[in-house]
Amino acid sequence: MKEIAKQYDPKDVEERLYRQWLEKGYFHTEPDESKKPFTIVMPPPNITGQLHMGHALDNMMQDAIIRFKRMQGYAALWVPGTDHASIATEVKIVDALAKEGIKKEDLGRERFLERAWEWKRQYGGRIVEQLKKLGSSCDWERERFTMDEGCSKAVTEVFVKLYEKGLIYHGSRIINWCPDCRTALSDAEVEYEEQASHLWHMRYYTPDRKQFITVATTRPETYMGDTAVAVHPEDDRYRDLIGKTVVLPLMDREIPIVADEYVDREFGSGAVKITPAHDPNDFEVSLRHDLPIIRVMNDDGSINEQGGPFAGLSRQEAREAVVKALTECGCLIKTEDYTHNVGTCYRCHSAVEPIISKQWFVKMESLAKPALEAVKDGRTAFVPDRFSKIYYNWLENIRDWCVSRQLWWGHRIPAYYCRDCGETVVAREMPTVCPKCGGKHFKQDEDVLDTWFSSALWPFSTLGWPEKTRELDYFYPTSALITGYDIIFFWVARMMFSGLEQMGDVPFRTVLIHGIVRDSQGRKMSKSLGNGVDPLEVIDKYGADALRFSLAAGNSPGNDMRFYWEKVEAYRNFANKIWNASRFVKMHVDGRDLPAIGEIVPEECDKWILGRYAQLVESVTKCFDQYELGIAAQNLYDFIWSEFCDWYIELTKARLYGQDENAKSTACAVLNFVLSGTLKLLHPLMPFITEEIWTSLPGTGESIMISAWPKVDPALAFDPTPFEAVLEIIRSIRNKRAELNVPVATKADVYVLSAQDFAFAAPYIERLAGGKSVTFLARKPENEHQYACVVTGAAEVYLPLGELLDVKKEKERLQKEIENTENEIALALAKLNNPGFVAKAPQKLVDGERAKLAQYGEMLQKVRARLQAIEALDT
RNA sequence: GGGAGCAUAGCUCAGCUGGGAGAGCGUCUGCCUUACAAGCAGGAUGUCACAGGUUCGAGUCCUGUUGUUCCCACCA
Repeated sequence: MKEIAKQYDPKDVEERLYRQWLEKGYFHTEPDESKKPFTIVMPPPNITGQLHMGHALDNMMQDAIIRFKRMQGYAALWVPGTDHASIATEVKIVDALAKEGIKKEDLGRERFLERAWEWKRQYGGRIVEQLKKLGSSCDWERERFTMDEGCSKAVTEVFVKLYEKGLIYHGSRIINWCPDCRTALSDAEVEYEEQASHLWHMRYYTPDRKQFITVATTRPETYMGDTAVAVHPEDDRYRDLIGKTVVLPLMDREIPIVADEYVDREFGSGAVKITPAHDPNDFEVSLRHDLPIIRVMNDDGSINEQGGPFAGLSRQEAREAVVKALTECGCLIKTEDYTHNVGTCYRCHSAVEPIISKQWFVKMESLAKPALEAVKDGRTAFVPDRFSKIYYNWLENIRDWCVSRQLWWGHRIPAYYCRDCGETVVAREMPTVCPKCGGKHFKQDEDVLDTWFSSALWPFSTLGWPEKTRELDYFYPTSALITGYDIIFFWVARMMFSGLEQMGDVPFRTVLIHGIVRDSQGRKMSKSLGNGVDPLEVIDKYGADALRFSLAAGNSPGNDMRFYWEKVEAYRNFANKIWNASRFVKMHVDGRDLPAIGEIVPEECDKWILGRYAQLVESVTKCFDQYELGIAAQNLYDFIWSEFCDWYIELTKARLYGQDENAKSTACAVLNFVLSGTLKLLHPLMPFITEEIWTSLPGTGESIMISAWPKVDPALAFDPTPFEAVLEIIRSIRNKRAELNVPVATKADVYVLSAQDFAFAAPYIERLAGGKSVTFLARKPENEHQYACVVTGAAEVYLPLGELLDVKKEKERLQKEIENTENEIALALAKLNNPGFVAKAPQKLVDGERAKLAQYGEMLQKVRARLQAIEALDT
């Protein structure tokens, strides 16, 4: 027999098995009418990305579920791919260029895009290779990229269709502008952070300088763009000023004082400067009062020529200069400390500017409605359900989606402008003739689309849409989407309305939301903190299985988790435990002609483990069905370590090291059956080690990943409880021996007194409780002081003592035991004497309490008898 | 301002539809028992945040309080 290493070495196994799986084509799935489909589309990682713990968690979950479903006989498809990540990638490339001293403008659009594709070729594959290290069983033959030909076609198609339906428009609105990335952003791309700042109180005088109004602002640098001051219509302080004008200091421009309900009389001075080009609320006010809109800022955030004396300054310089200048002219009268939320760019974290700008927008109202309904009526379900509330909240308050970005890397907007008359044509391809003037020359819109526009189409674009494909027909709607709660808005909601709009059906039936992996102190892992843990390093040290299991175990759906090396180590030990248990099983099973499991005559302990195994099959299956990976992991861990290894394997040794070949065969058959079945149940979480062992066990098959998921066989689903009395006897002897400081290795005679026949258990007691010989008594032994005694529910066990019993200690111990037993009896009695309990509790429980009462009553008698006997000796 | 999560052993967390509190790590005792010292056996440690309520019965369901984390909104 081949020597097997004492320690499991994942390095030896993982790469080899993954390659085999790939070569055998196990990951590839075709539409198959004889099977039911189960589809997952992978949240596409950014091509700029490196695998991090979030990916590891996300992909472990997807892989576990897809493996489970595949084994259950579904046509299980997991579609992988990557995202071009427009803004994130562009920022990186611009940075890389900057290191070479090149600006993207110097390069020009075309050469920049060449660079970007080069980047994609270089790094796009990196993350894919890293995902493979985790064991991800994706259908790599179907790998997609958001900017590949098909996905790009889908993007154009959707844009044109929405435009034709009037759901996309081009217009000037206040948008979020990142002056550093120099692009518009959607509302979802703005992160708010609290910043300490000031509230400046500034005086605007009437032209005759006889009156003034004081406005409070956090943005003094935009005052040059003020086109009104607003007060509340019912504010008595300002009633007589409404309709008059004031002059903007240093700008010599008169602006009106208007009345608007928007103003909060309690805040600041109760008067607001209105800067329509640089504040969304002010913009709304300006529409109501027909005010001019003056933009004072350039795209880079500097003040433009509308900024009078401040033109050319950066926004920060302008703030300081304005404050200084207004202080000098006596217009700035007060500065208060003030903390407020500042919007920042989710990519570069510089403060975003609300700016009026002409952009492309998706009209959201009519799209959001069906997306809301689909979750409300259960066509798509969030797991855990609480996340549906977040989803509702967002969609119910949604504003139009700004989809144009002033970037180069991405899907160029399919809008074309006639060079002759300026007519806008939105079309799948560049038009040849202007429908308005007949002109023949067009210029395509310079902008690209929000990167989330293409990811919104992912569940159907990856399956071939807009072509009518077999895949689309068979695999759509997908079954489950698995992702973090941080992108419910960015992605999940947008896939929902896109799927409903384009496909007429939800993109997925279930949205399984998970939390984020934090560091051991509970902080978010981030580059700036340098506290990220590299999953590849973890895999290198402990193996992918240990990493996967540590991400699955001890965690409930939707909750954040902390990463601990100790935890990974614990599950590496678990893998090793399985390895060694299997080594043991193989040692006995290999080369033996095993009887079929249905043909053996099981012993009591076999029935026990078979019964427990049947329960495990049921519970693990249920857990995977409900996406409860944490509980599945816990059940598997407990069963394998505590029950299979610590108990059952030990129990079989009595037979395996005995002479009875028939008994050996029976034990081997059960060991092999339970182990191979348990490995299957564990396979979704620990794919590598389970495959490595399973294929080496007799009577298994080519690969565990394509084997059939275990089902409960009623003929083998024995009641495990009867045998537990034996376990209790063994446990109680061990306790007693530990108490007496006699190691189990030191064999001693054991005497068992019981109404039940435990003769069959003698070999187990001998082996597991250190019995030299086990004798069954018909009545209590003479000379009680020569024995230690322990009472279990089913038996009294006597252990002969080398020396005489410490009578005083034994009396104390017995008294305590009596007390404990009496307490138990009192508790049971309290319940049974409660008429409500007897009447309303399930019969099973009532019976249970009665049985307990009887058992404790019996034990009490036995313990009391023992005490009496000891006391008799004492006197 | 609105919403959500969390509060259980020294630490990190499980505890699914209510029916006598669990795991890992740590800690203490004894063991190199022929699968495994990455191991075995045994032990200690909890007013399940607080206060009410529903129920025969609450860590679990409801209400409120406190603490804490997060998300959304964005009164200049």
